[in-house]
Amino acid sequence: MNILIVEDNKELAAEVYDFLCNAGYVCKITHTCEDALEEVASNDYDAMLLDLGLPDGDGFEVLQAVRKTKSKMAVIVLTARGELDDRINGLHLGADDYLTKPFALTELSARLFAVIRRMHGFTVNSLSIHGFLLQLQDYKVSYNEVPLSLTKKEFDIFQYLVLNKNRVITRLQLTEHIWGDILEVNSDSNFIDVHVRNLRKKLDKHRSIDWFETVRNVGYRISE
Amino acid sequence: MNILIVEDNKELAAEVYDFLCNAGYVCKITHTCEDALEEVASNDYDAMLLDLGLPDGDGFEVLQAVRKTKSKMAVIVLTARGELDDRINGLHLGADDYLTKPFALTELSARLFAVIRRMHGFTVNSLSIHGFLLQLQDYKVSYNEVPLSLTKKEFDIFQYLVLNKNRVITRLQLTEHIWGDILEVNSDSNFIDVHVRNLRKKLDKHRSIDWFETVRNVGYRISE
DNA sequence: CTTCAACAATCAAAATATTCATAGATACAG
DNA sequence: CTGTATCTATGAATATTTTGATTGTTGAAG
Repeated sequence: MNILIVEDNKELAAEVYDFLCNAGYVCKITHTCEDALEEVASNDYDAMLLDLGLPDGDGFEVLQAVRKTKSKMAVIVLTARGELDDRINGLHLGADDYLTKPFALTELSARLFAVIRRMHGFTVNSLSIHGFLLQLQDYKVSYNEVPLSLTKKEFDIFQYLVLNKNRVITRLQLTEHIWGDILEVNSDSNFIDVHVRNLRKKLDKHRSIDWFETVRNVGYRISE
Repeated sequence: MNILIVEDNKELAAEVYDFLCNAGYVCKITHTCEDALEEVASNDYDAMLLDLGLPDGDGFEVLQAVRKTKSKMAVIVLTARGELDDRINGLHLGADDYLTKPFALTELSARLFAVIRRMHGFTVNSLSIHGFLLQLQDYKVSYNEVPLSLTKKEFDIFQYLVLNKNRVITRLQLTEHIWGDILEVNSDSNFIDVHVRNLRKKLDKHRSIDWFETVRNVGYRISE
């Protein structure tokens, strides 16, 4: 999974870079339109994160150029700019999604995943960590080729934590992500804890536990 | 729940009118900008469905005028027009949602519901049919004041069928609406049937069945 | 070093959802 | 009319999710 990050703010670019690398993507940063166009021409990226306000031109130019090559690359526009007009133009020109700065990295991760998935069917179809392989298509997990059976919720939680590995994910984030809008902030329950517990129990048989931490007062984290 | 339909195509207007009336809304049709403005000034509507191409002016004028009165009315623009530019302007001026013609009436129903809900909290908070009262906030159902306990899925199915009463809803529609994107077209199962069955059993104690039909080869329908 | 309060883990029970196998109903061909 | 294929209903088994009560942990205040 190759991602091109086109963003002149180096701090932000680096932050996104780290995050996406951690999430298992192979990333490359460019800071200008020119470099971006060159990268796109010479390499085969699955997705591009495109800032609009670049020093040597408007990001839209890059977007247009990319679309002309009828490449299957997904493009997510990252914009701090004035809002809707840009959005429209962008969608018109073929951006697949938008994120307005500032954005949460987990949000970026989710959008990126969705967009790539939409793009070429199922390119991101598995995640692996510490010997476990998650096949996202069919909700299967295995540990060194040996399948183990997780329930859907357990799988969802595992996947989300792996997708955001090295980051602490709060119970609220998990709830929102996995249960969607369903429940009216019913967070007086401990069902997350219970699912996590059951998940851990199943993973534990296959030696794990130390990289699947509970962060007190915050949530859970799976580290690489 | 009062809805103003502003649409010069009388056939379409009538169709939408019928549908929304069936869905429990109180509706009124106007065919021109002028009438629309008059209606809006003299009555208190919860939402307006606004066609853009009106004979005596652009629907946007109506939208602008409405927004100047800082009314809490939700506005959904119905447009057959050229697309994005209109959309932008519309969202800019304060439309709450858009539908491009042609659209499915069930889609309209869903958007309308969402928009009104967003607007003033929970205006559409209950549905009633044949003595049953569905309270959408807290997933409660009662039959002539006597509460009965449906599970979440049962409630969802009941609600969706009632929301689309007098129309046949296919199993696929139900699946997509209630399970969302969750399952990868897993329609080899009969879980809808089972839930419908259990739902019926619970409703049946309180005399019903005849207005809750199975439409062979298509799906289910609840009629008024 | 205790004690307390907040947080998390655990277990078992209850509620819910889903699957599966089978029976019933309906339409259509012959 | 009868047989057959297709669709739907049903009941029971199984799996999953959620709740609730209880116990263990941790960190801060005294």
